[in-house]
Amino acid sequence: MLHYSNYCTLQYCQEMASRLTTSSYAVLGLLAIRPWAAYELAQQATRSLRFAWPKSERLLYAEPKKLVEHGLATALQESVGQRNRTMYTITDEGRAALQGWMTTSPQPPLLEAEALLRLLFAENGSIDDLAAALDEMAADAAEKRSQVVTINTGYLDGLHPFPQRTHLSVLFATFQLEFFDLIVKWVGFAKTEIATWPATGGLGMTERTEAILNNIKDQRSVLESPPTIP
Amino acid sequence: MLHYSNYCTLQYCQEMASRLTTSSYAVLGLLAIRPWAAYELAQQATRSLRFAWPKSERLLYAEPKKLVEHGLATALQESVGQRNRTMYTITDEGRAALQGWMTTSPQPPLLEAEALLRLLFAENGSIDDLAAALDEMAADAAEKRSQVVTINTGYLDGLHPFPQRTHLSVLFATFQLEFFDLIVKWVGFAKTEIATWPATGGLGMTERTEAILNNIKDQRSVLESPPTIP
DNA sequence: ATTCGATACTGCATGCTGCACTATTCAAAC
DNA sequence: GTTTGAATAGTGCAGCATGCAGTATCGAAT
Repeated sequence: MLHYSNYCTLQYCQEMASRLTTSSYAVLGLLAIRPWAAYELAQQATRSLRFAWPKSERLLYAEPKKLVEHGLATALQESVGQRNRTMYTITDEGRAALQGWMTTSPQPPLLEAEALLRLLFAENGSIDDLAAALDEMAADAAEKRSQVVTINTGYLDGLHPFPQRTHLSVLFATFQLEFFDLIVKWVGFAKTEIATWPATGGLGMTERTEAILNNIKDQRSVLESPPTIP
Repeated sequence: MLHYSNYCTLQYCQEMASRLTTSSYAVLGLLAIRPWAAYELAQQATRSLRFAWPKSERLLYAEPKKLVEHGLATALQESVGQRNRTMYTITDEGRAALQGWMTTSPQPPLLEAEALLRLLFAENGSIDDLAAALDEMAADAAEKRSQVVTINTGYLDGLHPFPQRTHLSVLFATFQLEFFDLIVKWVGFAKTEIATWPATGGLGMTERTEAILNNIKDQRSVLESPPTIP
């Protein structure tokens, strides 16, 4: 005779609620705006959170289930013709948990930029390889910048899906724009810099590098005061 | 009838060399500078790549093994007293692979910022919660900025561990500094903005928000031309 | 003599991603 | 009128990545 009284049987494991992550609260934050179907949630999170908390669609399907396990949301099966969809709604406990989370310390920002890795290891490739990597980084930023501008100017024409949230979206957008601008401008600077290099490797402390370091020492932005050495 | 002659049996899977990721090339790039022990590699990658490609120490122990499986590096067991350590050295195939990687397209940059998530969901907390989250983001950026300044001004005194690579480190540092500066400056702007809010939620299209949107529409930086409405 | 921090890793549970896959609905092109 | 393609609405699984705990040695300071 089998007992599952006090340890982790297969059944129990499957019911174990895994811990809430920042991604869980990201989804909970969306649910605080209105109820969403899992599919909508995945789309919306991808669109609206992609520049603050970029997560895979796959995860965004899993998170609401976890919220239900924790009692922070409820799931409701709806039928549209032959097809089902699951609507998720935040609970009072969910709103309380979200409020609690807002008082905690956020993790520090994390930037992952493969193009910058190419710069650090540039001596293993050509000047053109490096320039191409930087160009792609700038092109991507310029593209995203223009998307943000398009979306946000639409808000002036009343196109915000949740008008009462406009002040939040717009303040967030100011960060995105400054960030993408920085990338475009810095790539411009970096490309004029590498254009003066005879090769990618072995240069060491050039006169221009020394000039940049003196800027850094004196807390001057190199974008505003680029080195003037020929 | 089933045959497993040319497919993935359990044994075969365990010996399968898993595919090379960007992190593999990050480690390979370090090995191109000089041979390293696994522990040194983990330390060095954490220190020097943390702002371009932040990866866990755990992963940095696993990557060199993968490089050996692929023939891009060799491992040598050294004995220091009773204790072993594994030295990894890049192979010619490793240098070739790294050169090949330099010609490929980098992934677009990825930014993960929990504090910005707090801004988007600010209506679920107090003005103080939001201000605290932004302050922490700025404090973290200011701290990292000063670390970068310290390290780099040291290069003026000949403290670069690989002097021939100074031009690369310094150009990379200019990005880091501009990025951390942006965070500090933007938080300053955002905090003056939220200081005008009577509450976190329900404000929608305020006059100041409209002024910011007009800035965005006209491609003016909000940091340089903040809204002048009281 | 002991304690503390640095060196030098490994194992495991869990988190997260990418890809492949299923299946329905609707609209437009042929 | 039917085929085709895109959007809707997801699930399963392999494999990549992280955090944490644990093991053990070594050198320097108290």
